[in-house]
Amino acid sequence: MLVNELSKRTGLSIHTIRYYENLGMIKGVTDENVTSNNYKHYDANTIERLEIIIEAREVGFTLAEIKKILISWFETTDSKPETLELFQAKIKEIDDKMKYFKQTKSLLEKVCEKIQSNND
Amino acid sequence: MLVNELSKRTGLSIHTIRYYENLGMIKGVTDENVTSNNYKHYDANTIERLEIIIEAREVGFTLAEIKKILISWFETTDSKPETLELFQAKIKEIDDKMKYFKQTKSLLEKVCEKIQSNND
DNA sequence: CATAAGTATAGACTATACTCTATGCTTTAT
DNA sequence: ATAAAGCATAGAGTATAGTCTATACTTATG
Repeated sequence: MLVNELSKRTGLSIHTIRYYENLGMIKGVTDENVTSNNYKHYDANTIERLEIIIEAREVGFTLAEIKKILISWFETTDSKPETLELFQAKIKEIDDKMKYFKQTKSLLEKVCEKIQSNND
Repeated sequence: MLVNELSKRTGLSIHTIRYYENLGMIKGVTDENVTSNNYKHYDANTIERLEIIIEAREVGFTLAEIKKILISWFETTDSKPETLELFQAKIKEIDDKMKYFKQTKSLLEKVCEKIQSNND
């Protein structure tokens, strides 16, 4: 599929997709049989990658961090203890953030209650 | 307390604290009895506010959104239905994000397993 | 009492993540 | 065949959230 279809399937803008491609997070390939253009074709793996990007950026990871996740997940046979430690640290970060989530949610619920009680 | 102590108690840099103050998220008061300087004094409420800011920014809320939360929580007697709806939407956002968190955590755990299995 | 440390304000600078514009070429539709 | 739509690249512009520097005044310390 070309960038337009990729955009429709992921909900990301074409600009954003190209931005991610420039960062090396996804990669389209040009058809060698076609010499008249250099249109890039994307496959199902690209969609998977973009879905991971969308999830992980919601979590607050930077694109640089997400790129490492993608490499470890799709490309690498890396078994360096540093890499393992990196991701274990990220898992811990997520757990920590969960705590903030619960606190913020609880605060927001109290704010809602307060607003509703102001209505009396 | 002055800005230096506030910084130490919250872990935020003095620059960041002043940045938040410029945005109107906290407010120090100058002692009227002292005319020689315009040093600002901060109270326990400021610490509470900064702790809320720290929590909510971890959740991914923008400072503009957090400012609204602070106003609704500390200042306002607002009972406008729009305000209530705004925060109910934010609560929903948190719940949605939780989903992404679980997915990303699960992916990271799989990445860790993969790295460990590469070690065999 | 000199000097180091602290405070305030303004403005410049940086990083991240887009988002948009310009240009030029290619493909599709009428 | 011509116009509209799509694709690629490069680079400019924007928004958010800091972060740092310069300047000037004040307070605290040896």
